[in-house]
Amino acid sequence: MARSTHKKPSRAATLADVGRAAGVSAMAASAVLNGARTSSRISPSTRERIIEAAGKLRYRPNAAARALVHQRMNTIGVSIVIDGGAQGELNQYFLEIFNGVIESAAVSNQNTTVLALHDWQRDLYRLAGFCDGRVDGVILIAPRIPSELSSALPEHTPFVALHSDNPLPNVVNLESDEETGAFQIVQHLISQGHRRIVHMCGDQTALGAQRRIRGYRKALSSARIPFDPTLLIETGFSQIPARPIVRNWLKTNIGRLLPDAIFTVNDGVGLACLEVLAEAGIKVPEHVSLVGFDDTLAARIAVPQLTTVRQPLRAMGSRAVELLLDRIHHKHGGENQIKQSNVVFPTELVLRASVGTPSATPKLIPQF
Amino acid sequence: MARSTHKKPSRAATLADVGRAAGVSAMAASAVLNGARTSSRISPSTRERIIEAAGKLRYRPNAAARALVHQRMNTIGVSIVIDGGAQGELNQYFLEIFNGVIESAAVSNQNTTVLALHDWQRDLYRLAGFCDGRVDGVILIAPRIPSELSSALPEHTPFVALHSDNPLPNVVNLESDEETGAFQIVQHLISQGHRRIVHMCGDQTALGAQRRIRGYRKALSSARIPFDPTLLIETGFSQIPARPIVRNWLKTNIGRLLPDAIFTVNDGVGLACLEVLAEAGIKVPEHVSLVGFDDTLAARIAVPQLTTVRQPLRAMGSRAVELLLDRIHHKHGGENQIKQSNVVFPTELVLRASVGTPSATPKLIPQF
DNA sequence: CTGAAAGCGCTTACAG
DNA sequence: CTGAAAGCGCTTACAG
Repeated sequence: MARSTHKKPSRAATLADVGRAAGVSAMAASAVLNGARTSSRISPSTRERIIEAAGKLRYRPNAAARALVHQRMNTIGVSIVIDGGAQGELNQYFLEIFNGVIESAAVSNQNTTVLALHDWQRDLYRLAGFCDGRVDGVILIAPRIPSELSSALPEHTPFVALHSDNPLPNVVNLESDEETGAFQIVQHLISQGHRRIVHMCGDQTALGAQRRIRGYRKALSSARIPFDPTLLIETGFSQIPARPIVRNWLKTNIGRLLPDAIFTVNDGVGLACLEVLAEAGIKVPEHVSLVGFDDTLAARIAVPQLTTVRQPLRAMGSRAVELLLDRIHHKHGGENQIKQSNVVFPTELVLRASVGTPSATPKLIPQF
Repeated sequence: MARSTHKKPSRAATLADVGRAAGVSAMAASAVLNGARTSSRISPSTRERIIEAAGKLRYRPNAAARALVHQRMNTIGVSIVIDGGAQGELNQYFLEIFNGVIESAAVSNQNTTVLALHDWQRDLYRLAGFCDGRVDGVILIAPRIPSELSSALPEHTPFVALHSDNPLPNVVNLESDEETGAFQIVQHLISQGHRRIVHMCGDQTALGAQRRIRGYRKALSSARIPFDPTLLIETGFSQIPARPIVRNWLKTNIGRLLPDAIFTVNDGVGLACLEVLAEAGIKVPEHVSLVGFDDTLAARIAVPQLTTVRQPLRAMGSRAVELLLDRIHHKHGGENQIKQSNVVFPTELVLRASVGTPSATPKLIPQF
């Protein structure tokens, strides 16, 4: 094999190389370079020679070798399902969380690896495959893993979930008080005089959707507004796929009364509404009020800016890293059971320009 | 040390464990489980026993150990500077590219690790530190590394750059034809009757900004419109920091004539303009036309949607991965020199609603 | 064809 | 206090 002749020029320097260059053993070099206690009695001159040699050779301890000894890669995985089918894409929701993850991981000198899946259930084996030492733990973003499959998650890898659709054994879940958030924003709409409030509700099989619906219904009933199931529209959670659904809903209702307000399951779907309403020449908030959920960039850059419910996504991502690192560090310390299984973050109503008062003259949905 | 007693329960199964359980050597287990040629003559019954044992023990080959042998982590790094100072954040530009990276990496079974820096120059040593075997190569996103420092990039690690601010030795750079893009969009504005065109130009020390300015000036001069340097406003490249700058510019010019159109260095700055103009009660495109650059999500969700120059960011991210993997695989194959140092992607004018025709009655910038 | 040994690069525990 | 050896988990090249 010509392998060695090819490799030499581009191979990274090794501890043995440094030792050789400094005229000491690899171990001595190791002791000096990683500042171990054992380096205490290496003479200053030797130490200097070693450091100089390492510098000249641009020596960097090999991460894989270190990981093998320490059983730690210093890398955390972030697992997410990319939506939108074939042209899948990471979205705003992910981006906000990921910003928090990156930030917190950097503070602890951890790298972050993205483990992109297409479907939680189908790709569970791939997720398990990632738990082979390349990451020390994994943050599951909005996982939907049926309990009966949850045993497929490797036991020796710590997990932390964000917005898990259901409880996962031995996994802390971070969530926010979505029901209260939904309750408050719908109550706000009602306080502005709105009564016929459409809810673009995502996907009713999802826990997050159910919680928003509960909040929505509670707000209605506390104002003695009867719940009208025809005002619940399933849109999914992504902006692009939601667009035709909203458009279709609007077209189906041409000539009928425009609702007073629309509450969308998240800001992305809120934007889809904004776009379709604009197409139809319906103005927000003059003709109809519109509110979102999450407070992602989307809500802030929309025109008009969306009134929404803020979930502290960045903080949640950041906290997820801390909890995960905690579990990683104490993996072998006493009991491996988690203390609490849920951390609930508060939500917050964010008032912006997309909510007005019902127009005096009720408007019909126009042809478009 | 009580280490072993603590570790046992949560330790992942090893090849030796599998061998023991199946009554064979670790090597035999290895041969069967990784489907090596050497497994050819292991009896079917033994092979079955091994596979069964591996399944029962949920055996996964340890990534670090494999990496140590193969000198490959099957992980690529994506290096990026997070903007916005302390509350740094990954932005739309990054997200689009990253989507392409993730997609292409997954196809080749590579993981993707994000290496977040704060400043190219100051954190160069950190970047070098990441080249310690944890990644097989690195994609540099919009690097600004002065030539005299470029030798700090480890030789044994392949790099590919996207929108590098200057040529880096032995690094392929992917870029788009920004100058032509800028030329075309300004020409488009001119064709709609606009003549006084402000350019929010980012940061003139950046290559990308210079190219846009060149395109802008070429378009002006080809229409015999004199270049007015006071119409060039430095805004940086990020939406949030650009906001006060745009606001300040507008306030400074209260009572003066509103320009016909504004061309912004990217969509984020475009949005900042949109917001500030809205504050001042100035309508787009009725009072002033506005165009961006990049065609990120921001441009598509703005209201009105922004006319912009599309850079195929996702495709560029995807291609960067392919080129990087190519370099990684051929690292030891013959010469280690790159063949081409630049790949230029075409840009494309995207017409949307944010451009109109100059209003008949010139408008002054109002008090706000 | 099959098994025992060497080695990837590092660190830790153990003799001198 | 310092050095040689063992070992992390795997694979590959080399004797039987």
